[in-house]
Amino acid sequence: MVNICYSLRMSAPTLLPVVDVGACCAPLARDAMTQSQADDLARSLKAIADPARLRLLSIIAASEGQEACVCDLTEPLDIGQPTVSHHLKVLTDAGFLTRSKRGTWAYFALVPGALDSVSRLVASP
Amino acid sequence: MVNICYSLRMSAPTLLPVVDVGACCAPLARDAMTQSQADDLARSLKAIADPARLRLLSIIAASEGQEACVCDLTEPLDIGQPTVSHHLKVLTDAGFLTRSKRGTWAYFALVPGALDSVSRLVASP
DNA sequence: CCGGAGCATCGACCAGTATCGATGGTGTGA
DNA sequence: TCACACCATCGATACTGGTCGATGCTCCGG
Repeated sequence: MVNICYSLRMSAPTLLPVVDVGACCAPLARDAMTQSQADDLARSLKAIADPARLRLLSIIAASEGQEACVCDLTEPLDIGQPTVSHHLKVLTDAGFLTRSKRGTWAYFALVPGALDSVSRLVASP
Repeated sequence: MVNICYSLRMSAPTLLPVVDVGACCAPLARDAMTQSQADDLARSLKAIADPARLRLLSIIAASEGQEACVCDLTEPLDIGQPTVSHHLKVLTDAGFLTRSKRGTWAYFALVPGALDSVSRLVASP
């Protein structure tokens, strides 16, 4: 699982692979974080700090092959399809999911290690 | 991977010790979360999904005895004192910090294990 | 070629919240 | 007792973000 330290700083006000924030080092509890470190980690955390998105991740994680199509996700949560689509986009942009279209269906799969990455940044060294 | 449990269901619509959400078990990736589990975890995550609050936690964690007084926190972040006070309240209400007043000063200290608790819920089993 | 199913995007509405200045409360030291 | 330092609370403002209905796009089957 990765490990570049602050690999990004790629000039980007960027979206996307927000995960890998610190990837290897400097968890929350060691020496004060810099502003941009805090910004990056906060962006990742905001992406999963929502009940609907947590349930989506949870359902996908529990699915076979850790992937599921939108049609399987719209019903368990009782929220509209556009809303589900929106949440999936947020999670994908944040680097927690990947999207692959097969036929008419869009399948979303967990990015291995992405959640663990964030988890490690929050935990004690 | 496993680990179901859903220990709490302690009747509480409660505020405060939001942490301890699942305390022991049921990380994100096992069998779909219930709505209230998702709500609780999301509440905890929202509390730390903010750059200012992450920096506050970080500074406190790096301080001697893992505690610091407000006066030491107002300057490093360049935000107003009322705002710092607000963020500290949010973190305290969420169970990540404790507040103890000594003389004129208010000291905030990390709650041992609180961050790790959330971290464990996000990580893979 | 056409109709429909599966998703994504758009525009709008509303709730939540981050921030600030002003103010109040409470200790400490003169 | 008084003035001041430290901190919390309040009211107001502006912004972010979740949700929905309507619409557009693409692929499939007839």
